[in-house]
Amino acid sequence: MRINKELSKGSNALMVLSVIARQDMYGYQIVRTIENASEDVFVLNEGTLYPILHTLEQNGLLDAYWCEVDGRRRKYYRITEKGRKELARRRAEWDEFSGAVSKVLGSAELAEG
Amino acid sequence: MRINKELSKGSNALMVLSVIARQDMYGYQIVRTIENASEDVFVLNEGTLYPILHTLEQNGLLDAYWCEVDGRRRKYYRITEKGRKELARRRAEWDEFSGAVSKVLGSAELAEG
DNA sequence: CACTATACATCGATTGTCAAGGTATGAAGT
DNA sequence: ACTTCATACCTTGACAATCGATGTATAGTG
Repeated sequence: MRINKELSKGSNALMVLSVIARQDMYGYQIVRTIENASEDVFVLNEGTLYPILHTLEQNGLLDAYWCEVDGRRRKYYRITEKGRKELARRRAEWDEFSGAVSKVLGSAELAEG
Repeated sequence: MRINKELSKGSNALMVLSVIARQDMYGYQIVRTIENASEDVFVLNEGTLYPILHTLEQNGLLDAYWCEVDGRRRKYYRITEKGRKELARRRAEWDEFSGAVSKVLGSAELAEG
């Protein structure tokens, strides 16, 4: 199913931070990782990804370093300690958010049936 | 917890449609209903709610009718058949979306631990 | 020689939401 | 009488996340 883009606003940065927490990654790899993990639901646009990475870096949640492999330059990102704390906070926020939506949808469903 | 507003983008219309599907409601009542059902996580701003209602009505997902009770005018909204179909579609979309986010976050968590 | 994949990046437009403001009635407190 | 709060509708300008398009560059494939 094609997901309404508006839904994923605000959760993309969380997913990016989350996959980088697992291991250092570069941009293109992040897109493929999220694409695979979500089973093709999320395929991040470059105009979405790079601003997210730059903002996370500017906020001190990520570090960046360059590597050259087979004539291709890659910018790897590493999560910081501050980033891990923020990730934990945003995960909790996501849980609360998705749980609250389920409550609203669920309460309506009960009354319908 | 205070939820990041960006997260709820795109899900507000779904929640509004969902509670109206249960019973006809007017604006102020919709805000209170979602507020209660979500346990104070979602308190819709009027600048958020009314544009949503007007758009849903324009798209034929809702009908509106006026009532006067105790000198207060209320604009009630009723879901249409088209609206019920669209609600089912958006519910499925929400399930797919939230499930996909969980997969991305969950796969990262496995590798961390 | 064109096309695809990899790999970085920026820019203008779109969209949902917010904060603030506007109009009005009824009830409660001072 | 006056203020404040709750109810009840609405609009407007600004903001922030995302998108689509575009740009640069290298490597491999047809």
